[in-house]
Amino acid sequence: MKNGRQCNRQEIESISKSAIGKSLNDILREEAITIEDKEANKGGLGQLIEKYLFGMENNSDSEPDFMPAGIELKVTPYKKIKNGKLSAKERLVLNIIDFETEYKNEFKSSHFWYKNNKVQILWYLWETNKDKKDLKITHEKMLELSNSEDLKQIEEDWNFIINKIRAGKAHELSEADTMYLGACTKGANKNSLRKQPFSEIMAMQRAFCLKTSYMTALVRKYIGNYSDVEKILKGSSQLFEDYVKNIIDKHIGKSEAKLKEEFNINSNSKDNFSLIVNRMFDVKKGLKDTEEFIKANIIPKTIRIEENGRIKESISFPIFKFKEIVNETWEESKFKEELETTKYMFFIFRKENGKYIFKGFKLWNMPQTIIDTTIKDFWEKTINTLKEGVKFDILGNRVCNNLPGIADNGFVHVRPHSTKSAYKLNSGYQKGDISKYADQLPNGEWMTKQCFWFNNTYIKEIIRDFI
DNA sequence: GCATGATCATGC
DNA sequence: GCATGATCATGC
Repeated sequence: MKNGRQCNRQEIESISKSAIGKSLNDILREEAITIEDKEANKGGLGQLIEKYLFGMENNSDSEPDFMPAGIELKVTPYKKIKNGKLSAKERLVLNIIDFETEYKNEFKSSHFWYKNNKVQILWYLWETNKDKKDLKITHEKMLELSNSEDLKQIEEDWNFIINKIRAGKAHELSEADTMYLGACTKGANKNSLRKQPFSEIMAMQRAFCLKTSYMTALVRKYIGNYSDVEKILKGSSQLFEDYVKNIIDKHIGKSEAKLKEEFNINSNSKDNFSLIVNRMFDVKKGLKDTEEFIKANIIPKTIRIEENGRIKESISFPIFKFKEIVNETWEESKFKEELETTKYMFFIFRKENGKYIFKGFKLWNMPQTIIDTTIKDFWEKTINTLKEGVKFDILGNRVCNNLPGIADNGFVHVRPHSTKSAYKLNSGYQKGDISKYADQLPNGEWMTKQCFWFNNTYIKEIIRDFI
């Protein structure tokens, strides 16, 4: 019989292996246990597995689940995405950050390390519309941070978070601040506020987590057996950003023509500049498909500054569906999640005397305070306009609308993004192939597909050091 | 010259 | 066929 919290490492590993291929219902059946719907509905799958697979009752938060083994147990989902690839469904939430005490520690003496340096992971395959009790555990892995190739980066991330607390900026923490170990919000809503030691400002309660993107990389490594993912850090023990800086420094000041010559690029296609950047890092596919960019959820973007200091183009986000987005709340919106978990790496080319010169890079994520204020207002304005009915104006061949445009707030705006334009309005106006290029609005009208964009002027602010 | 709607080009 | 990065075109 299992002995709950006292299981030693060997027992934990062998019980974990025994669970592979089984759902919670399978486990209960083997043990001839029935549980009431009430209990099944209330507890998360993780809690139920702890209880019925390991014989463990709910325990206090501050120690690892298994003591004295010092091992934490995590049951976490992954899923299949459209292109057939595997992806983590969620971030792996670890312990809540105690703003009042954790800053007094060093990394290896921290509460984070004490609780999470050994994590037994059980992965289950998440499927839509399936009872969680029937979802099957398919893989397990004992994750030991001290053996992880990412230990150095994780320590760097921990220090970044702690230093923000020490600087009295716990309220400005954002999950996208760091690479692999993040500080995610933990709590129902904005009312989950906590005190912080070096500022009077209340801060959102946050927990350490391994980011969804990082978990995706683990899923692909341990479950998907993807072996062809290229690395940026080709065996180097440097920190990611230092390594990038070293590579970039070698090319600063070179012109587009010189770089193309150096890297044997003959084409003049639209993705010329991203080709150049890929070659700098000596990767065959795109930078965005490399291990580090996937793990840290970094999107590479090439930016060109014109001679007058203007950036020609805004940057687009994925298309949203009108009827889906109006059912979201800001707190759980895709846009908020995206801004809070994505980093952007801008590679900057500036036009001087008619030639584009490479100026360097900037790794950036949107400050949390802007997300919580301006972006929230903008998002709500967009949703309200969609709910109330978009107002259209036909001007010649163009159809103007009243969604928040580039002049609305200085940061982001809504704009069409489609191969062609297409509309079918209640006024009787019709244009283009709505089945291909349009999306239906809540009131039944059809409008060319739209997405959010970063204003080009905001990007200019972000990279202003290079202008 | 810029805002903004429209469209091209590429790759999965 | 479509999403998405890149870019164009028109009118104020």
